[in-house]
Parts: sequence; C-alpha cells; structure tokens
Amino acid sequence: MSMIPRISKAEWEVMEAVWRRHPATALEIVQDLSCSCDWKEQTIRTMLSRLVRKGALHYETEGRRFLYRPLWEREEMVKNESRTFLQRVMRGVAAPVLVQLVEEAQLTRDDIEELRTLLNKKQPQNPKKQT
Amino acid sequence: MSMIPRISKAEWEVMEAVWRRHPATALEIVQDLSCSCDWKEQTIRTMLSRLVRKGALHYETEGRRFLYRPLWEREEMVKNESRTFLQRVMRGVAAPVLVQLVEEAQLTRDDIEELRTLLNKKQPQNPKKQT
DNA sequence: TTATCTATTCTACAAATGTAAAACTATGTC
DNA sequence: GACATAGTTTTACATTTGTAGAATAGATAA
Repeated sequence: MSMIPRISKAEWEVMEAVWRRHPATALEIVQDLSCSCDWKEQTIRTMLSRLVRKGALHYETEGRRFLYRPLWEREEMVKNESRTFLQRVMRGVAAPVLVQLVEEAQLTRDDIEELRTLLNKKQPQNPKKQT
Repeated sequence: MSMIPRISKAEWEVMEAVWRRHPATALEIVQDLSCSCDWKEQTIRTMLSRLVRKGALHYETEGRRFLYRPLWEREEMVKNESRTFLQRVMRGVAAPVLVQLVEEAQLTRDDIEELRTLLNKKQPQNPKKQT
C-alpha cells in the first residue's frame, strides 16, 4: 500500500474542498475556496496538480476537464497528520498536548460526551520511565 | 510582545534538546541529540543559529562559546503549535481530530483522569452551522 | 475553418527547510 | 608568537512551499 503523502498547509486547504465536493472540476474547487481563501485561480490549479503529483488526488478526464477525487479519506489523512504532529510536538508524551488541545477547542455538548465515553473506554498505559 | 516563531520539524527537535539542558553550549546540544538524530554536528549548529535568528533561542557568550537558552517556554510553543495544527487540520471542527488523537495516544491512568476532569469542566459550545 | 474560450501544463521565482562543508576567529599551548 | 583547536559565521545547494503568469491545446461558436 502506498504511503499517505505529506501535504502543506495550503494544500490541505485545497484537499478540504475536494473532500467536500468530489468529484469536482478545478473550477468547482476554485469556487468552493473563493470565499475562504483569496488565492488566484491559477494558484489553486497549481495546487491541484501538485496534489496529483504527490498522490493525494487523482482525476479522470471528463471532456477536456479533469474530475478530481481524493485518493485518501479525510479521516485517514487526519489520522496521519495527527500522528506526525504528536511525534513532532510531544515525542511520545501525549497528555500535555491533549490537555492543551482540549482547552483550546470549541466543543459541543455532544463532542464532549463522545470524548468522555472514549476516555472511559481508554486502556491506561503504564507510565514509561524517561530515557 | 513579540510573536512566537514558527519552527520546522527538525528545528523543533533541537529546541527539545535546548529545553532539556539549557543553558547549554552547542556541543552539549549536539551530544544530547547524538542518540536520537544522526545529523552531522554542523547541521545542528546551523539549526541553532537559525533558531536564534528566528527568535526562538538566544545566547550569552561564555568565553568563546555560546550558551544557548530558549526564549519561550516549551509549553507556550506547544500551545502555539497546537493551535496552528488545529486550524490547519480541522478548520474549527475540533472533535474528530481530538477523537483521533485520544485514540492514538498512550495515556496513563492519571492522564486519562486529568482529561476527564477537564472535559467535565469544559463549557459546551453551540454547534455552528456549516457555511 | 477560424477565432475564441477555457482547461491543463510549463515556467518562474523568492522564501523556507534539510543538510552540510568551508571559512573565519578567538584561545590555549608549545 | 605560531599553530592547533574548537567555536561561530558564511556559503552551498537541492527540495518544498507559496504564489502565479505564460504557453499550449482541445472544444466551440460564428
């Protein structure tokens, strides 16, 4: 199985739009993003190509245009990013970061409930000694 | 108040070492990292300079060497990174990412307890409608 | 069938990142 | 003082990212 590609911040933005609307033409993506970003159309088209090159998107041609689709579920990529983030920012010590994130996050009642349930089910790990 | 600088993955690694050992000479940092990374000594020294330039570290001279110190608490930078991460990966919809992270993370009994308490105190937000 | 659209592909270029080697400079040491 | 040492500063160079303009080619309207 090929690797989930690492994509940049701006590319992520474009991916979001593709996830929202796929299958989608470049123009549709541009329109979708027109409110949130103020990139030039060409910029977004460039990023679509790069995402194809990186193996994050693929397309079929429909007439002269491309219909883009994600090659990965949003969830898979979120998982991947999260893992990378955790490794980078915490080198294994998850809790402080999670605390931080929970504090920052805006969560609905349901979100909170879901997380609480998750924590109840969570299997505790023994603390590891510091290297 | 000046801004917390954004630093790259590799630079973060170096920062970790500085946080662990500060005040520390370049050599000490190099040694600290020698087990975990296999960068050449020069590479690490370069990153120390870049971190100074970026305003993440500063130094005093001690004889001919520099004694490096972080300009920011680890916690502040973690907070900052977390915020950036959340904005990037979730554009405001925190819960799925948090679920993912909690699932991935290795948490001790105490960590879980802490998070649970936090969630209990957490003020729920009303769901916002999608744009 | 030719001019015009419009979509994609190529090219551009500066800044940041990863990864160092080379050069320069104090400072002990002989 | 001359030289080796061990620091720092400069320079290097390929990739990735951000941000597009220019060129090209297929579809279409006149």
